[in-house]
Amino acid sequence: MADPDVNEVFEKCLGCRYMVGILRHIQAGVNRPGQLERAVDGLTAKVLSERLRRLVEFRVVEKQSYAETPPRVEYHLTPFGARLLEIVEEVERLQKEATRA
Amino acid sequence: MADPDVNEVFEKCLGCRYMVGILRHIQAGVNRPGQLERAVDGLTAKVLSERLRRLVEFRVVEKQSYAETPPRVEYHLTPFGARLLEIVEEVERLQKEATRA
DNA sequence: CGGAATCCAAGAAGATACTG
DNA sequence: CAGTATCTTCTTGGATTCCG
Repeated sequence: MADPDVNEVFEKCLGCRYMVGILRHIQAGVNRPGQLERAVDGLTAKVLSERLRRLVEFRVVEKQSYAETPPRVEYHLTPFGARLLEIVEEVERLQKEATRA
Repeated sequence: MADPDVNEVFEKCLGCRYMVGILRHIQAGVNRPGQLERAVDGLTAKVLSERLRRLVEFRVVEKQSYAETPPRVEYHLTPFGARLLEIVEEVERLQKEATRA
């Protein structure tokens, strides 16, 4: 990114529909588009590819293409993406605490 | 919240336009709607009140009304909200690191 | 299979006017 | 000053189709 603005990570990445679900599946080893599409409820191929492009743009995931037939593509978390996921977990914990209280 | 879903915090709170800006101003002591509206560039009264309602709903901020004339209202971070802001800071740090790398 | 293009429906946001 | 209601505009997401 040219202008690393924290607002953008939230508005254009984490805040978009399906994003947290997609990321968690990637984290769990669901790395191919077709699998992600089936794994995340309601998610369509078009929206998924938009999300993945956005995640690559923000350096949250990295794309790997293999010159095979049929073509295979995999997405993996970057170190930044991995930290981001930890933070999502942290928010989830905070939320549960706050709810219990 | 009845159903504390971490997706919702991102999609309906942090991921919305102006949200991070609004929260940071509240954190910095800009607690009244009128002041927030002037402080956050491009933000209108209508959108601001939507955001504030959402933040109250998610227990990120608390609303305090004073029976004065003219009426005065203040919004303050809850403990959960304060932790959330710390996390925003953390993401910002990570982002800068990732950019430097 | 992965992904881009198109078209349409749904939701978010901007502008304005109005009430307590 | 704070907040709601209405209307319009723009952006996002959903369904389908086509290409490499």
